[in-house]
Amino acid sequence: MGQQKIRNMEEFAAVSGISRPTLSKYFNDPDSVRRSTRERIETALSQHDYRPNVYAVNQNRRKTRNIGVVVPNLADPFFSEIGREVELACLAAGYSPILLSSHGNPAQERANLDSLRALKPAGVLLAPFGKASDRGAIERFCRDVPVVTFDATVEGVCEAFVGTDNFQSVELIVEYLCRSGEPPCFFEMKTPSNPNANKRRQAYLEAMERHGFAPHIHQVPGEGWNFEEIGATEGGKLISTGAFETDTVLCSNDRLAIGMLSAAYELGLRVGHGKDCVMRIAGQDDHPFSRYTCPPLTTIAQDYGAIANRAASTLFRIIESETRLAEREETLFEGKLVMRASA
Amino acid sequence: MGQQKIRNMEEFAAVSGISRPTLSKYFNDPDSVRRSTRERIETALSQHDYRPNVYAVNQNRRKTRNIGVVVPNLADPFFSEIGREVELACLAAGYSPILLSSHGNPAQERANLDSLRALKPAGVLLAPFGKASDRGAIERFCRDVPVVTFDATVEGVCEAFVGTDNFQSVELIVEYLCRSGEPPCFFEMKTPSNPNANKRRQAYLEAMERHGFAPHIHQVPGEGWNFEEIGATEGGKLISTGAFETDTVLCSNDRLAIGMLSAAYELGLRVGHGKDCVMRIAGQDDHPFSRYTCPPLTTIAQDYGAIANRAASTLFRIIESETRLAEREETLFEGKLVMRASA
DNA sequence: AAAAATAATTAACGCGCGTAAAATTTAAGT
DNA sequence: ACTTAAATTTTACGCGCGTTAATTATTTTT
Repeated sequence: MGQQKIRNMEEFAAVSGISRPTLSKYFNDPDSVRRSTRERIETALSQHDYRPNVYAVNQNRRKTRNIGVVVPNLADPFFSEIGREVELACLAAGYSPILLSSHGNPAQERANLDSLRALKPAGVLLAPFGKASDRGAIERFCRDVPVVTFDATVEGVCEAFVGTDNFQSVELIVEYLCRSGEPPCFFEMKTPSNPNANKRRQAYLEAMERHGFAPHIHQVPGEGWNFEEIGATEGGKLISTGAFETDTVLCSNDRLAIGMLSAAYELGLRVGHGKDCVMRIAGQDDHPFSRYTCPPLTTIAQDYGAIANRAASTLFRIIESETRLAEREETLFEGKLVMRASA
Repeated sequence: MGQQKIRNMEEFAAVSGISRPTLSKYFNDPDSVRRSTRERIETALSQHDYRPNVYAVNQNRRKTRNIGVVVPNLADPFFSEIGREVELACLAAGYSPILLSSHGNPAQERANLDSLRALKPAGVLLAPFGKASDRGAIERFCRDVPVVTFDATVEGVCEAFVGTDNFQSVELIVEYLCRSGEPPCFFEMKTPSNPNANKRRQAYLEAMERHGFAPHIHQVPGEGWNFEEIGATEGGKLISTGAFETDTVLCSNDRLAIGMLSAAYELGLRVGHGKDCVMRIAGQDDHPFSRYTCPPLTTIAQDYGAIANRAASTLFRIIESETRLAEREETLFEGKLVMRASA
């Protein structure tokens, strides 16, 4: 190390004894130069610490090695987890992830896509809001940049979608709940922005029919991303007014369930499948905090890692093949039943 | 809108009738051109949608308008919240935030600083690990880039630090606990990487002495960021073996408390300050989920917004003054007692 | 060892923009 | 209207790197 600072590739060429075009080749793909020169470059690199100017490198590229990652809300541990997995996958494949949160706001999602456009990313991994997303803006964006959506889909848009099989998941937990006690009612928000919510409702209806029980859906008002609060306030109301037809409630997602559990606790009701329990509550997603609720939440686990890795690898495939997919790919991973004490 | 795509500032100069150097001035600071020309530019802009090439713009700048934001772990809602606040402050001030998570790994923190360096940021907002951080790497980084640390400090390093006044906060809750019941024991991890933990322990000792009670500190083993699990497992052990000297436990942070609450629930112990309760548990931080625990967690709220905004504005001040601070600034915000049912 | 194939070097141009200097236009002040 | 000051235009160069074409050096093949 030491010596004077290397200011540009020209100077590094001088100290390393390698010509600039060869260095340029090396930095774009280390394997594109002869083994011996690669080694010479790398030893020089180890004692001079030069790195090409990111901005100069990308200035004339039509596409950079950046990959945009857009999630609806980083404050939701589900997305921070899956965002992390996606980031790691990008780094492992030699891309630079740029993580953006839409902060629960579809307008921000659009703004994020706009700023990404300026960064000329090689591709984008997008977890959209769904119906609340600006469909037109996303369509336009997809025309310019390869996009793989995950978690939630915008019907028919983008190269591919990777998510969870809600029908399989819901059947799994409905079957379990019916088998082990009273059949579940379904609890959700009236105007869910997330398309998974709609699929889950539909799946619930079908599963209940299949098992020969009457479905009961309870939709409560509430906006935004304060799911726990809505679960607590509105779920609490339903519990205390005896609105639920059975003693078992399947929530559209874990965060609603977490809120409802806290409401039940406030009401002095013991939740779970034990003898002294008066009701059962189940969720969906296996939120990171679900194992620490009181009682721990029975839920359906999504395979975060599988979804993230498949979404990423699908995007890489599209980028590297330089051609758009013949037709839209949909990959759905199965959920796993996580049995805990709440149901 | 419409017409053909504008490829560069030259072409935009042609269609807008403004010379390129003036356009360049405008894009660097819209207020630096005459009002009338600014309006002409903006109407042209509204019907041609041209944006300067980010990479070309930054290529020759010694400093960009980017601001790096590095947090230890985005999966922790505390940091995703405060990260969000910081991002907003940056955008409002006309900077571009780049959010990076160190994923609970000090080596990643160092890697994040390295990649930030390549982006020539105007400044960096860093929430370090503390003792676990690579002090040398951070010092070196601070020599090249203005850095304001927040949440946790690396003693003596960087331009400024913004955080919570742990001594004031802990006094507040210790006073409350002593006044309203038995004096608290203190529960924490044996090897906390976060310097706040050490300050909090110290503050606990001092507060107990001030109030004339004997302090009791319980340190449990455990690594990493699975605070809830450690709180549940190790805290549960302490509870069930009757290790706590009093019926009141002050946890070093909310996530440990959340874990301990779940352990208490498992043990069938009612927590809170009601008549039928056998123990009290309190936390620190006012974690977003703390109001939905069972029972809701009594805790000390940090002023996320104030910390984020002060950290950001301090950094902007340093950047815009173009001079390093005469001496290191420390700003500590007071915590607020949040009384809920758990203590 | 000569021929063929592969890799590296030299020389040179362009990308989109920042920026400086000199010339020119526009606005402000009296 | 005339002087000054301020803003804009013209002209021109440079930044750090990608990239290409022609040349030279190195390795592989037979």
